[in-house]
Amino acid sequence: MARPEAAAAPAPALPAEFYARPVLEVARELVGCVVRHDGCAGAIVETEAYHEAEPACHAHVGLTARTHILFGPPARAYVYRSYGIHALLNAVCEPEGVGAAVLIRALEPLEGLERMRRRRGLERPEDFCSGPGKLTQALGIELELNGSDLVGGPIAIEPPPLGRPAPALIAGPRIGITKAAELPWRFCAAGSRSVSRPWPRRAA
DNA sequence: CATGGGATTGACT
DNA sequence: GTCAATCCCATGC
Repeated sequence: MARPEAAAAPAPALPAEFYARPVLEVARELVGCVVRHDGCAGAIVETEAYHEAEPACHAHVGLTARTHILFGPPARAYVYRSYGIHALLNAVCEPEGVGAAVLIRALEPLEGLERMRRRRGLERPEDFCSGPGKLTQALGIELELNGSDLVGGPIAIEPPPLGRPAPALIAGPRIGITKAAELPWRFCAAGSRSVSRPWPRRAA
């Protein structure tokens, strides 16, 4: 069943079962995976986990118009507006009925660099996707993609490319939150220059 | 229906 | 280091 164009086919997206697991596992394993949208792609170098049981998670307030995506089936995108300006991309995790998601906080640009540069209006690739609001701008991800499928939808997340094994991880507290700020639910690729913020001197 | 608070970024002192 | 921009939506009257 070899398709003639198989050599150029992109890697298959991670299956829904990948996301239907404890959100901390998924947050760790997503580092090194590839996010693809609209001709651009980047390797995830930073994630954060959110779960309804802790107050920093939007789903903590229960089922509302804003959070129903988080409680829905896994492998969907949860995209919301932050500070009235930025769109932030999450992957909904855990079985349907559990409100949890992984925030994609930073990428290392891999493909579509010129398109990213145009959308970001900046020159240096390490500035394209080094933050959760930056990467959605670079990849052209907006609120209309909230609820879209991550398996076969406009946004795809693929396993780490061959020859690019999953990097060593560093864990630390999540960024920019005031509640449950002590939980070490932020995960970064060790040594990456594309993370949103440098690590404090304490290594993990 | 009015209000207040962000899972941020970029510009500025 | 500080701070404003800007809008969705949860909450409370």
